Amino acid sequence: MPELPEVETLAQQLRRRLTGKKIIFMDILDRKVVEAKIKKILPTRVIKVWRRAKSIIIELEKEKCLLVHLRMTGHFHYLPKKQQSAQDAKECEKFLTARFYLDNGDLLTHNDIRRFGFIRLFDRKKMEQELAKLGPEPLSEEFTKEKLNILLNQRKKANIKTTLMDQHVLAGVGNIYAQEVLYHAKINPTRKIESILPAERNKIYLQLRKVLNLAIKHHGTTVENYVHIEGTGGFQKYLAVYGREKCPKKHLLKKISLGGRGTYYCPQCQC
DNA sequence: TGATATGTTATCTT
DNA sequence: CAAGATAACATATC
Repeated sequence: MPELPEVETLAQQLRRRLTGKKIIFMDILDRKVVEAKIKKILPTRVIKVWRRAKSIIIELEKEKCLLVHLRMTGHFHYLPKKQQSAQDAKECEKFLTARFYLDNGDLLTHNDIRRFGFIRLFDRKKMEQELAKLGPEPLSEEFTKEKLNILLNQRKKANIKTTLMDQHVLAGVGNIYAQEVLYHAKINPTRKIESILPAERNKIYLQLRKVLNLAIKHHGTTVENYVHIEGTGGFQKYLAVYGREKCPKKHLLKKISLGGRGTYYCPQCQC
C-alpha cells in the first residue's frame, strides 16, 4: 500500500525515465481510472516529475500536468524498447489501465487491480489548489516541532494514530508508517491527542522523520503487492509492529481496529 | 462464504 | 455546527 516512502521511490524512478521525453501516444483501457481527455494533449514532453503526499505529479508542456494517485494497488511498469515482447504487452492485461508510448520507443504501462487509483489531467493552477488542501510534508523544512504541535492541537479529542494518517493534518503517512512511528515513539495508538505531553510530541516528530527517511532509503515496504519499477521494497525487514506477532523486544503484540484499520501495537512498550 | 486488507471521501452520528 | 466515527468504493486472498 503505497505511502510516502513508496510513492517517493516511484516518483524518483519515473523522474529518471521520463524527464525530457515525449509521450507520443496513449492507449487508455480503463476510463474510470485514466481520464480520456489526456489523449487530446498528446504529444507532449515531460518537464518534471515529483511527489506530494501520496500523489505523483507529472508536469507536462503548456502548464498541464498529470496527477497520479495509486491508492492501494496502482502499479507502473517500464519496458525499454529492446525488452518489449508479446509477453510483456500481455502482462497484467486484465488490470491494465493505460499504455504511454514514448518518443524513444520505450513503453510505460499502468495497471490497478482494484481500480481505486486515478490518473487525471489538471492545469497547473488547479493542481496546486488541489494539493494545497493537504497538510505539510513531514520531511519538509516547514514541518517543525512547533508546526506538529499546532496541527495536533487542532484535533485534541481524536486519537493520535488516526490523526497522523489524516492527509489534511499531515501528508503522506498511512496505516503502516503511523504504526511504526508510534511504536518507536513509545506511544499507544489509542491515546487522545490532548493526553500527549510535549516530550512525547517531540518523540513523535523525531520518529516521523527517522522512520520515513529510513524507509525511503530502502525503497519502501513491500507487503501484499506493492512493487516499484526496479523491483520490491526492502523496508519490510525493518518493520517493528505492522503485520508482526512480536515487537523487537519479543513482547506479544496486540491487534485492534482504529478508524476501521488494523492497528498493531505493543502494550508493554507503548503506553 | 464471508472476513479482511487498503486510502480517501462522502455521509452519518454524537 | 463541528468534530469524530464509519461506510463505501473494488477485488484478491485467506
